[in-house]
Amino acid sequence: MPELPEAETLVRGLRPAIQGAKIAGVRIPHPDVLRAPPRSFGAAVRGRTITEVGRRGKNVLLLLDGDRILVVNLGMTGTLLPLLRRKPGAGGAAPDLADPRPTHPAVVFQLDGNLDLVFDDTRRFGSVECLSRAAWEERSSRMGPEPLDPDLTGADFHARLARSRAPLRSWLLDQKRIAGVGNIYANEALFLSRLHPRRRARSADPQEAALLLTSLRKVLREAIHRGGTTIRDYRNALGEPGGFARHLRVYGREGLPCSSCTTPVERISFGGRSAFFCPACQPMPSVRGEGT
DNA sequence: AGTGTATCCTGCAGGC
DNA sequence: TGCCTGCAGGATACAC
Repeated sequence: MPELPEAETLVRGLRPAIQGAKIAGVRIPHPDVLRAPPRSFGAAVRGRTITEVGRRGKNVLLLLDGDRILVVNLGMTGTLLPLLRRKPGAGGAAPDLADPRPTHPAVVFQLDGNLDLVFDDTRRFGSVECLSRAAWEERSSRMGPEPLDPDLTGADFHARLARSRAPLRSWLLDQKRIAGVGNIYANEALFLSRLHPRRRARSADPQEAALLLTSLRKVLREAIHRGGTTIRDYRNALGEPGGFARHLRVYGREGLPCSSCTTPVERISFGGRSAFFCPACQPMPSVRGEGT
């Protein structure tokens, strides 16, 4: 599921609801999403206050007092839902909190007041960890740059691409190279750049690299603006789906006409995942040895 | 270094 | 209706 725009949308919805709240207790219906024994996890978070809500790549970060950080990887189907423990008596659900009940609660943070923060994750590919600031910094340093960080220049991006023979689509999915990009936005950005998903990263010239970065930023910003993409499971902090799905240009559109030239969109598979592209707009310069 | 494959897990769509 | 297969916004480990 969730890639950068979905994590960002979630963070924006979560922030006003939980910033400043104290974690009074934790229930862990599915300890397999933790990377630590449930007992020590509980002890690490209980009694701490959520001082800030942030994001790094696809990870939602809950900064706690005492130099601890809750790192939530949403996996394919994970989300964080702030839920009232008790429904307000008369008037129905509170206006700014999710009313749908979580379907697969894995971890429930009981906040002071009347609020639970539920990590809900159908497939449980997600994870929840409580790290020291130092441990988090170390991990973050091994991730690639944020695509929306203005300090990342086209020239930097080109230099990074130039180090890899991997296909562009695989390169974009690698969190160590660039953070936050998943299969939807990788395919969309390549389409906007008119680059074939299978082109080798280091075959991109400086102009193509700059265009790819620009396109990636455009599609990420557009998706954030629309609250992310919901294919099936993704829900924001209010339990609502994102609105970007109907604006997808190639992802999931095999056989449908290209929005630019009407040629049917094709699907291929490599690296264990589907790639979608327009064979006319994104030609593979398939001279043998392309991109060496 | 890159790639194909398998793994974790659940649900859904499509074919029969 | 039921059963089967294949596929899914992620990440990792393995053998080659």
